Amino acid sequence: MVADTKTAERRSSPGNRKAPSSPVPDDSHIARLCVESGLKMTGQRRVIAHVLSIADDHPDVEELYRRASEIDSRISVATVYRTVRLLEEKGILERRDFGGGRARYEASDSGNHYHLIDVDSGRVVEFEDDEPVRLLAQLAQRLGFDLVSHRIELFGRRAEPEDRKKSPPENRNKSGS
Amino acid sequence: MVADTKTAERRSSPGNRKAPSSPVPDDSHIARLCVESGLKMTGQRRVIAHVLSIADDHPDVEELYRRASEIDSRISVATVYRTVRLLEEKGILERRDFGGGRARYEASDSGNHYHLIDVDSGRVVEFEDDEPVRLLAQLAQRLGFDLVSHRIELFGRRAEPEDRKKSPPENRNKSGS
DNA sequence: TTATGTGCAAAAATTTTGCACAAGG
DNA sequence: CCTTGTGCAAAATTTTTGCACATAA
Repeated sequence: MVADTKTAERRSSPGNRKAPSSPVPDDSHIARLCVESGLKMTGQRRVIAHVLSIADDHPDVEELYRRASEIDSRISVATVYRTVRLLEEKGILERRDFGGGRARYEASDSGNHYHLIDVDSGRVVEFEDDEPVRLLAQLAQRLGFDLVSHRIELFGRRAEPEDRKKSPPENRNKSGS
Repeated sequence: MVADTKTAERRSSPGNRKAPSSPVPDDSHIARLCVESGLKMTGQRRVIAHVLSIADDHPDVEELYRRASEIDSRISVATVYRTVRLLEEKGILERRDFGGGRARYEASDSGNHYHLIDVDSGRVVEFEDDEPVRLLAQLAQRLGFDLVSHRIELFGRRAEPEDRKKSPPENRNKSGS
């Protein structure tokens, strides 16, 4: 099991609800896409859309909830769940599974990049390169399909300069997240 | 909600437990890999390994449990969960997420194949080709990682020879067998 | 014999929902 | 208005675990 066992403190503490304190732009990138998709832009959605727009990682629902709550505590986890599901259906968000039990999200239009997950630490490294996708698209084409999107997750382990390509990797000390 | 809402009948009915009726080979492909990984080959594991070896689809735990129980009812879901987790850690199995909430599994060495999901029908088409993975492995290597496994899911749409490239992708259709 | 594995049921953890109320267009 | 969204808490699902007993090596 990956060292992703954070015990996420339970929900928000009651009694400190507040309206948007930080300036939430009325038209974050994601928010714009929502409108285009014909969704009602409620205060909650605007905040969640904003949070998603400025995120440069792959937050899970609990994390999104935390970030959104920080801006406007009048948001519930249920809404976050409902929102990401909706946005995924609309094709605005993409769901990822990096292991660790929770679904994680990122904006769909973040380019042709791949996620390389360190199986020991759980850390996620991203990198770009059009070639692999180009190849895959070509193969799909050959089967009569136009590639619409893709989900590519690679699992790797830090390679040691010397001792390479010998005995199958066995136990390695897992480092923290 | 998609038609993936199979309500998996609850666990096994008590009172009809039986020992392996069908001939479970002592050395299915997966079983062999287990031994190589230094795992004890218990009766349960042998059955589960067998089931996995002959599966040509991507069963989830509940389904594996059903198939295994059919052969030897002295197996519990807990063991199936423990086993797939173990085999995944050993790199013998790979976990897939085709949407639908449950993790699905397939043998790791089923070749370098990809899953192309038809976004309109949800149908899954598989195809092989080593090149893309070779490329990705190379890129990972450059970042200092040995590629351990990968999960590549492509979403495509049947290409029509003429009428192509009009409206953007709309309806996303998850799940599929 | 002894470290491992397993069944069972209870517990966790994550996600979904029913319902009454709120709010966008 | 009236459809759509939301909070809350309860429910549903999927996965993990504690413990006493079983079993492979």
